[in-house]
Amino acid sequence: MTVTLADVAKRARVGTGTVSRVLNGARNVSQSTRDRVQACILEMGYRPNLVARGLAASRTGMVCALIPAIGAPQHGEVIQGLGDVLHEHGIQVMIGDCGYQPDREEAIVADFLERRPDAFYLTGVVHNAKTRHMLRASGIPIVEGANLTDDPIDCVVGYSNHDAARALTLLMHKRGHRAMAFVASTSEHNDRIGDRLKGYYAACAELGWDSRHLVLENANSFSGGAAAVERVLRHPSQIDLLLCATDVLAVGAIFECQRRGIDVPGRLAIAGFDDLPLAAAINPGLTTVSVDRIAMGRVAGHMLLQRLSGRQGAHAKIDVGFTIRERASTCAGPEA
Amino acid sequence: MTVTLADVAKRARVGTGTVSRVLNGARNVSQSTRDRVQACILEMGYRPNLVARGLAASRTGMVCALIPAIGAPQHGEVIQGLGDVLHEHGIQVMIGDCGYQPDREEAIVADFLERRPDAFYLTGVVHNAKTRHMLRASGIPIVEGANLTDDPIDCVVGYSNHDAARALTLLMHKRGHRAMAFVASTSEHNDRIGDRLKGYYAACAELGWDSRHLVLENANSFSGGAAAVERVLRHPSQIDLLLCATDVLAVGAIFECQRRGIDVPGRLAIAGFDDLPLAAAINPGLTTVSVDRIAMGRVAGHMLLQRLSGRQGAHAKIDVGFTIRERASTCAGPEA
DNA sequence: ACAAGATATGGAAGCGCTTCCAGATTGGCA
DNA sequence: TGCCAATCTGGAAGCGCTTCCATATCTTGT
Repeated sequence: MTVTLADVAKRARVGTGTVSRVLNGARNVSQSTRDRVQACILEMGYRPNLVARGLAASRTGMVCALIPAIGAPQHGEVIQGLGDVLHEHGIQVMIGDCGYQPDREEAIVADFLERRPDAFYLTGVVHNAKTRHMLRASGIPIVEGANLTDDPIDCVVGYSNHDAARALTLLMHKRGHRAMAFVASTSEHNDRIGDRLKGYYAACAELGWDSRHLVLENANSFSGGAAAVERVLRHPSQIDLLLCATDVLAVGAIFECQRRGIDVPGRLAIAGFDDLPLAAAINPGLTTVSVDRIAMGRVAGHMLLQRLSGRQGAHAKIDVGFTIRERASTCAGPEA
Repeated sequence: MTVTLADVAKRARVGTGTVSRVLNGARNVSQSTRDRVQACILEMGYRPNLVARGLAASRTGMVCALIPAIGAPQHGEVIQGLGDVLHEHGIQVMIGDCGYQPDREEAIVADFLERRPDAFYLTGVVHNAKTRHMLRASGIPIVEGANLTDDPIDCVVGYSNHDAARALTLLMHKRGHRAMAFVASTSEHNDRIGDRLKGYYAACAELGWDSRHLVLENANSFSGGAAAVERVLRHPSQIDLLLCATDVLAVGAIFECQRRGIDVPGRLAIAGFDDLPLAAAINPGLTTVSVDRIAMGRVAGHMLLQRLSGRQGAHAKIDVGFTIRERASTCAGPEA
């Protein structure tokens, strides 16, 4: 039926080991033999069976990547960077969608491990105990991404969501905003959102705003952002800046202001987080925190390759940093 | 090191075949044996190696899905539906991102086939000859999605992009719009966009608008939509409706109108295609074509399962239909 | 009680590859 | 010329599972 390595060996009048060596680029094969084998491979249209290779070599050439939502552009970009790097080394990425649910993540990790991937990429740095244990026990390289932690399962590449939120809050204060509200998205198990909120609290503490700050929680959707505006406007103290934990919330908030005829940033300024393409396109442009997610994915890919080749030990930690993009949705401030 | 099926067999004092039968739910195993084996599996923490199973059974329990852009919410939804159905049957989905490039698609198909997936899902119905040949030769079930065709590789599930665009155009005519322009996104190899344009042409022909229609082509981005507005406004004949091949273009167009102070739909009406969450959130709400993509993915999943179980022959074709969502970005028309 | 079918089970063969070891060939150097 | 090291090559063993066949055990009908 399908042509196997043994068929190629027979036709080229060599042993199966030799064909295998040619395929894997081992250099101790004479040029003449190599050419003959290559010719047979072409003539016969031979395509290796990676399942068999995986079993024999206990290397599958597969890396599993878990993201909380397929179809979210942020995570797509990370996967793109990761894939770009890994594909060059013949490694395919298998994506799992764990929908912000630790239980689901655990189930997917368990399933994926049965396929014997060479490595794992996880979004976020908080995972349940069983997940951590399974991954540790598997002994394969793990990279956690999109945030930072001092206690990674293995390696971590990302940026400090905490520091970014803190920096954004302080910058907004410098620009003259004094009465802020923070909208977090409903997500008990999203460490990035959690850290953003903590960063906001940290900045508030530094500014001496002990607990007078308003914190809302809404679904991470356009309508969640709209609902936040409603609540902010009702609030007794005149709030002048709405800090949103995601761009989606922020954009929803801007739309709601448009509907209500509320001037942004004149009456209410709005800032987001993620720098989606939408943030630059909307009117007014959305002030937000930007991270080069494709680069982050690439770094994750390189880390995994290093770990797989043994050239890199565990517990590496890389901070890819962040940039605050100031646009027209917040005030330019006194000095600008 | 890791515990294998043979280890379980030894401990349970049965043959390897029996353990395999227990694992795969074959019913000709006595209850007592079954219980004993199950107990050993739990005690030893045995996890099957799906790579070995794949080799032995020549069923890997993997389905490959190719989408043109990971991170695009439309395709994410399809994959979600597909995955939901397949996961229930222990099948994992491996995603490939072919970035609207037929060559890349061909390369990915070639790579993926080496992993011996049980089936394939492809986005779109146009693929190059080598891709079609490889897939046909592989003999596994193939489902093409997101459009319809009379010449599928195997099966197809989707809706007629052509008919949807035609219906939208005719409806807009009925609503009183008389001078339209169509913006296609730059994409020589995107059959969905191509068919939408053809559908527009078909409607124009029916309305007797022979070739007076303006057709633009811009990158599929917010700024591409903005650029289209610029060109439409410059056009000598006063165009009253901009039909966009995607919601992204349409939203970019609306933003540009906001910037220029152009009334939508008063001066220029705008319609899109895809019904992204953004379409309902923006002001004014965007008239667009809606398809239940999650359901489409689920149907694709069921089709593949049917094909895999042999209960369904090749060449099935399922039309999941579409809905036109009229919102405030186009005129309500005389009778509304 | 006994034949004939139904049901349960062990174990060998084999899936298509990698890898290791042993043997064959070559070349360099004294 | 002879010997050792370096280089190349064939083929067996084995990766962890499924599946088939042969055997053993249990039913049931008469």
